[in-house]
Amino acid sequence: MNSVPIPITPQGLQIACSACNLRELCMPVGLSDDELERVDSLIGTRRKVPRGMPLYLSGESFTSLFAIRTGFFKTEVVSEDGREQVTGFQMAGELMGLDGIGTGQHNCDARALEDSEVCVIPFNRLSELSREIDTLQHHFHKVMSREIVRDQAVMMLLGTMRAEERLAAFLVNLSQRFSSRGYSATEFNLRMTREEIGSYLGLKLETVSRGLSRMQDEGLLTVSNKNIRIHKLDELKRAMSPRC
Amino acid sequence: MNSVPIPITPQGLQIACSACNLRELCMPVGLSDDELERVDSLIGTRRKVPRGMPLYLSGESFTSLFAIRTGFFKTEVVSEDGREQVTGFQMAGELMGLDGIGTGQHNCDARALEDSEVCVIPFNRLSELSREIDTLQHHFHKVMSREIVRDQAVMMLLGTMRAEERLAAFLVNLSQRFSSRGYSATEFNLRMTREEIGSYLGLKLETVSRGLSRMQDEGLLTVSNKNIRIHKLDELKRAMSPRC
DNA sequence: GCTATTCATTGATGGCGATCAATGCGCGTG
DNA sequence: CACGCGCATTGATCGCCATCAATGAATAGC
Repeated sequence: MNSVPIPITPQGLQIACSACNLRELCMPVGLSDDELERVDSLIGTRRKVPRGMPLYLSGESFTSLFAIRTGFFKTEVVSEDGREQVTGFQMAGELMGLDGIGTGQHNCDARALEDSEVCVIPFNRLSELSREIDTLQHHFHKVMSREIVRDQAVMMLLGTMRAEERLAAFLVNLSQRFSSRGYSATEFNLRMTREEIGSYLGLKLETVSRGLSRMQDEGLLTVSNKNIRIHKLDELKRAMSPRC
Repeated sequence: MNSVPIPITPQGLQIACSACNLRELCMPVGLSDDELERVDSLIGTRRKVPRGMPLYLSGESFTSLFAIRTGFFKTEVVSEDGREQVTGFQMAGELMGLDGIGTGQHNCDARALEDSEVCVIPFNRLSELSREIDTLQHHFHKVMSREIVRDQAVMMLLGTMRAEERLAAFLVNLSQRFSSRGYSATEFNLRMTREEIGSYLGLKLETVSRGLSRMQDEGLLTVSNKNIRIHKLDELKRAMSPRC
């Protein structure tokens, strides 16, 4: 469970960024052919991460960012006194590792929740290239900024919402992200356990379970283990607000 | 209370970054004289923000970052359904506005908690210059990354800590930041109300008040309105952890 | 296919912090 | 100085969610 995954880079299977179907998610738009080629060259290797394995661990030295090609991750911070907090769930097209730039060390654990593959982006290469291509520079800054905004939204959730509101917000967020990747907005499989959801939402796993059951009773959705079918997405969205 | 503060830039009082006593806080180290001069030229203007006035509001278009020269700010996000969440308190040497890069619009309100002055850093100038000076580029990336790490620490606080632990963490954090600016680590004045502290910590103002009173009863500190005198900083640090 | 283990559900109970409420204090204003 | 208002403190009560506990279902490993 704690061993380091083996980097695998099957050369024959390399897919250039310019040809990647996640292009709109992790690359800037409006690059010239020349620039595209240079951004392609950024991706040193790919790396497969089997389910349960860490992509990186807190304290490891930071050298690269990671763009998820396939799969699903969680990031988790552990405090000095042993408390664990899931800080996010990441899916295809999203970037991981930004927290390591500041100190040169990763500041959280990133673990695959299903067999996954990431593109390894050496950070000093990205820095160089973003000095030459302003579109890339700006894109990178936007990505970091959006991460900050996302974190602020989580603070709002943890600071002001009640249990079922948090749960509704969580499901709606997942729904939107699946939807924007071409998957169903109303039916999907949770990759994480109730406990991981609870950690992310500042709740205990029993509360998560009860919340889902309650929503099912109310006809908002159907839960069958990790499978979620949302019947009333609009009502679920309303359930994010108090007193409905 | 809601009018826009008047930008004031008394030319005679300009202080170059290279001569600013906050240099170590907001500037990279190891710049050449030439580079220093160019970074100096980044700061377009200064702006005074009287207590209670906004530096920027959510939705306003983003053009500049702001480095605090003097004073104290809070940042606050307001959700669609009207919930308010204080996302941070900022003091001299800290940078504000990073959340606006992603969308081109500010995503939170920044309000002065005391009469303050900020350095206005036009973002496109910063982008240009950081393409030319790698030290500056790297410094900027570090600052953004540290903001993400800070936000993760707040998530941990909101997600896992009980009321008094949160309060202790808050006070210890303030203490450290005052200390690193040359002020006392053990006596300082809170610039924010109990309600603002509560919003930041995910608590009600009564809970904040009770927590402070309790800590006073235990001899950890003395509270007199906004004045805090910490008597046992080490015990306060221990109070951040459960079951002491 | 069977067993072990993790994961999820549901119930009963309790405690922490929210809520409601009243009083007191400090500060800016007239 | 008196007044009003925002801010803070403290008490009493309530409710949401944590905790403790037991059962059941699903998954992995042999």
